[in-house]
Amino acid sequence: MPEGHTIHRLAQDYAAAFLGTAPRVTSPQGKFSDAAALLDRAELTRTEAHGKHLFLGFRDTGPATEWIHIHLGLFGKVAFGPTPAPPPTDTVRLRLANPTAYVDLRGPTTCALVTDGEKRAIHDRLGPDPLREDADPDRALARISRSRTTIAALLMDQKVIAGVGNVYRAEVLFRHGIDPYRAGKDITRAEWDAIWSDLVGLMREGVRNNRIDTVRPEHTPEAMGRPPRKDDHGGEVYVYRRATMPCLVCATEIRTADLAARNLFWCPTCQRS
DNA sequence: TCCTTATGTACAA
DNA sequence: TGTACCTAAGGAC
Repeated sequence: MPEGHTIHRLAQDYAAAFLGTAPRVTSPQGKFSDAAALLDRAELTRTEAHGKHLFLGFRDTGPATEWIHIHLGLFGKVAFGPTPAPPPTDTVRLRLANPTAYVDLRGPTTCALVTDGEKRAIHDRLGPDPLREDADPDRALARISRSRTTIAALLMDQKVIAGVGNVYRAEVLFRHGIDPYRAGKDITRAEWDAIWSDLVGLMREGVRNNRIDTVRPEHTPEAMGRPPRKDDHGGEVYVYRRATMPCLVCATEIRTADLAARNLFWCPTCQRS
């Protein structure tokens, strides 16, 4: 399940396994069959991620690259494996297979063939991505600092900042002691600069480790003299899905609430300002 | 076996 | 604001 770090990691992993090869492209589930037939045995020449959007570029020696645009949504999953590929189950939307590896995509919100122009339009409606070299954090701040919307909602708005999801949103606000209900316009430049650079660091580590870890070494259960624990989403976090559990820093009960149809988590003691 | 839940987004009203 | 969409895992029965 995906936030931006997952998608950037997938761009790397698709490249490692298939770049420069001309894989078999199939859609056992059927919804992508026509496009799969067009790309079957075409060379994968580029992979790219922007926020939660993944692009697989084929055949860019010709007039234009043909791109598969993938968005995992809430349920999408990708599974890599070595040859021989097992028979695909009937939910596999897209399978790539070459002589050494295969990869299956299941349950994506989007899996579509797009042109260079359509791809550019997708980039244009996304905000800066902390994981991209071309990102300009001031573009995000410009929107945030004139908005009365809560910072918690703004961080989830992909037009404002691309790639942050419900976990990084909750965790970065905790790490900076910011009340999630504060209006965007009340976030200072110093606060935003700190949030942005923290996201860059956290998300890069997320790409490396393929999971989200946000707990500083001094607050790990071991360092605090508490029994070790394991969050069921893979990484170690301060507040995400820890409602009613004691805050790792101050032991206050972590709170949860609905915000724009998503679960928000925060510590009412550590996040007062 | 059924129900709930999930790291997401788009569109209708 | 509510609902639809896509899948799989875990828990309740």
